[in-house]
Amino acid sequence: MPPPSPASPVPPGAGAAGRRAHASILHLDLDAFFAAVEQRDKPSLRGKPVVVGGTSGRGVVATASYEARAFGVRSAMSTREARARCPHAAYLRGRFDAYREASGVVMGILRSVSPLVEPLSLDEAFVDLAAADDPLLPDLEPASVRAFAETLRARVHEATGGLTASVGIGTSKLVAKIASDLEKPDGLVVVAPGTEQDLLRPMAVSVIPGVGPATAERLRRAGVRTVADLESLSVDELVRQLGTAHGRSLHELARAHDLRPVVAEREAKSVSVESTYEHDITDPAVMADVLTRQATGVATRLAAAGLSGRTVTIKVRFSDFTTLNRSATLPAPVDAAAPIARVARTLLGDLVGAAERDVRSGVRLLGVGVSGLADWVQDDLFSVLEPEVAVAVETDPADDASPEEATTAAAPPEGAAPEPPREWAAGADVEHDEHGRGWVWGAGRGVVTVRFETATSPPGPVRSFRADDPALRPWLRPTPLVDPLADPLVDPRDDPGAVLPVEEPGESSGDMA
DNA sequence: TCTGGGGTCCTAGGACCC
DNA sequence: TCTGGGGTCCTAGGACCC
Repeated sequence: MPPPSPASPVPPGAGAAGRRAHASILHLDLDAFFAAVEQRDKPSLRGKPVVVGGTSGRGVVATASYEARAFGVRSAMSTREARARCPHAAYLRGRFDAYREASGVVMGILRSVSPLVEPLSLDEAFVDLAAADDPLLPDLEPASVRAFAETLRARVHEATGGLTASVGIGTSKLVAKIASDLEKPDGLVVVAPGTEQDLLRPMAVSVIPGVGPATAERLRRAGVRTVADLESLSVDELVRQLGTAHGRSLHELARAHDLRPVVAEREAKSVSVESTYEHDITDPAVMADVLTRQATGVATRLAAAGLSGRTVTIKVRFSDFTTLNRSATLPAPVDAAAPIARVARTLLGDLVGAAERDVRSGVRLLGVGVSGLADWVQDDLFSVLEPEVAVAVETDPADDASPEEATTAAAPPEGAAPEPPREWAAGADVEHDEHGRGWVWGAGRGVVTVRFETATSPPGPVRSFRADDPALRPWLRPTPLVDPLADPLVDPRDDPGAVLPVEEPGESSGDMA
């Protein structure tokens, strides 16, 4: 029979409030994943130190094989330092398609075990075994889950052509995650219910996910070094030191109270592209070009995921590593390169103009992101149209290099004075025509965003439509569609100032489905 | 010639509305 | 007509994770 339902997180018989009764949460973590895939695919690398990550001057290590770790090479270390420690290692840029493929195989195996699988990245996932229905898992006793996990690890090894996974199992995400790390690589640890605190108490607080360098330092100043020390602090004290959310959460986690569920479907909240340049950029025109190209990458991924977003953010990191973000929220969602690029350039222009920092002193990183994501919203055009309404949809002559569906202005509705097609200058999010009748918010591939205004009434609401909405047809004269998906991104290798990204633009996360 | 790129979550202050 | 309070949205920054 299937094990107990996950519906009640604290089944009858749970030993203490805030804990599950069974070791039903599994955490799987592929060992040195990127490097292991490289060694699998290139036999000459087996048994040798392999470092995957940025290989240029400002690159960092994404993954080091265990052979490289023996020389002190660690994730997030600068590649420069890694080379100093282990000059004879193979230094490779990532092959993310291969990693994604291997990851997909593993996630598929996990999903065959339980519908509740929560990937944390390409190489990690939680599985809720209480939702599993597998004859190999008759109950959730420690011996059963251990035997089951061994078969699972063997399946992963077999199906991926030799990759190894470490697995931790416990009564919570916290315990499972910590456990998977204990016997890496190729390890399996089951923490029996009731023994969680024995395990955690002697450990450094930094084993708790969410306790990074800053939090660890604050806790250290409060005299906290181990989880046992952390347990001795009151909620009020922790909240005072770390804020409400973090303080309360740590107070619970220190006691191994953790009922966070395994969540299978998580929706993306933002999409972004950023790049660090080998040499600082000092020319604002070059920066604008970079932002434009990045906006195209963001738009491509938004479109691929069927998403659009209202908030455009730029990120600027100066040569001294100080980092500024500037964002603007638009009245309606955008997914096209041109409006995203235009807003990004405007935000950069504001930064330059405000002179709060002299960008000409050198910028090492630029990025563009879109958040406030939403699925397309299709409104009822006719509910907002009135006689004498003017409809306008912008084109952006400055963005001729950024193909989008360039829609020219519409003919006005029946009964209104005919107006010629209009074009608006770039650089403004809101324009109205010389008659004060047409308002423009933005238009792009896939979506048309308009605001309606009559001669006698205040501006109407902002409305978004699919560009192919038949309801729009009478009002628009679309020019031939140019598909931005067909427009190759500028290859960073063509940009002498570019750091080659580990991951190819436009192929990143956010489209895990 | 220290310090990637893709994300998530939280906080705090101000605007604005009722 | 001397002054409240809650709720929401927006912006900016920071910590953290893999």
